[in-house]
Amino acid sequence: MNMNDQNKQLEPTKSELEILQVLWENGPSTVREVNNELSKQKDVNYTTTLKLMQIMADKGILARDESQMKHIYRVAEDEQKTKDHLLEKFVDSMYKGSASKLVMQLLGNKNTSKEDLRAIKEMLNKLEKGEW
Amino acid sequence: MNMNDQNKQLEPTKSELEILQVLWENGPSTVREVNNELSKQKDVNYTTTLKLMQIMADKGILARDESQMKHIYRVAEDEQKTKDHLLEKFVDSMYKGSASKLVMQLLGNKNTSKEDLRAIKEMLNKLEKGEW
DNA sequence: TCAAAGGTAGGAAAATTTTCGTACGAAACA
DNA sequence: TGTTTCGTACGAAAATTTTCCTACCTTTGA
Repeated sequence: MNMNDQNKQLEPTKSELEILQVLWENGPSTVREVNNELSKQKDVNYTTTLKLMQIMADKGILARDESQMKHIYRVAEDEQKTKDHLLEKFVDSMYKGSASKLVMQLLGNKNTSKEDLRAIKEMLNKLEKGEW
Repeated sequence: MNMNDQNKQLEPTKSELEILQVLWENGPSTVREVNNELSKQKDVNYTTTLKLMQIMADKGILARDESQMKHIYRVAEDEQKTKDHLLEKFVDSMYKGSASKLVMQLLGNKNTSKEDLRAIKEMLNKLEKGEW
């Protein structure tokens, strides 16, 4: 099994990303469960969510346990790896690959909380001490 | 007008974002200039770029000077404002709004350069000294 | 037992995004 | 002058993404 082959596949659409988020949050779930979550955010038909998750399974984004009638879907790829990929793409396209530019913007953003700033500083300190 | 209408303005599609990036980089440009830049990255027809930029002008994402035959397009909204919006959306959807989670992932990413780390640390130091 | 509720599968419609053909006017220039 | 090149406008095709209708099977419960 070649990990690189799977990488190209790894570009979820907007709707697919919403489903991934639910599964990242709640772990393996049935379509019904995912749809209930999505319904909190937007008006969405059950079969729409079903179809989307079937497509994602076809693409290899999701895997599913079909041993029972209510299939249970789980994310096929590691959450971190997927997020890494998406983050890298974001930094590349928005900040020409400069992570520090992104952080700078984050720090200047009024929506970044004091708590976040504290956590970031702490992280950097640990990094300096070689605790990473 | 509901909130979605407003958000739509600030939500460029994938192709539109590519064009914005060129304009952010090079400043106001003709379609030809933008298309030349895009051609470096991918195979793209001139009229495709033209059409896209016309659509963006219609949507209000771009503004243009039509006083000469070669129209000159510029980004209508402040670059920072647009990027703020996109970054916030990204943090919200990928890290549940936690900026520090994003930074943590950035620091753990092998693609983040030493230079970036240094710049981030320096930034944080300035922040601590109240130079912001 | 049988109707109702809840599940999957698949095709096709609808919506959105992207691409391009064509028409036609203005500029450049041999 | 006339032809070639370069520009815009616009409609529609093509591609992709999203939505939903319908068929049909299984489980539940009156």
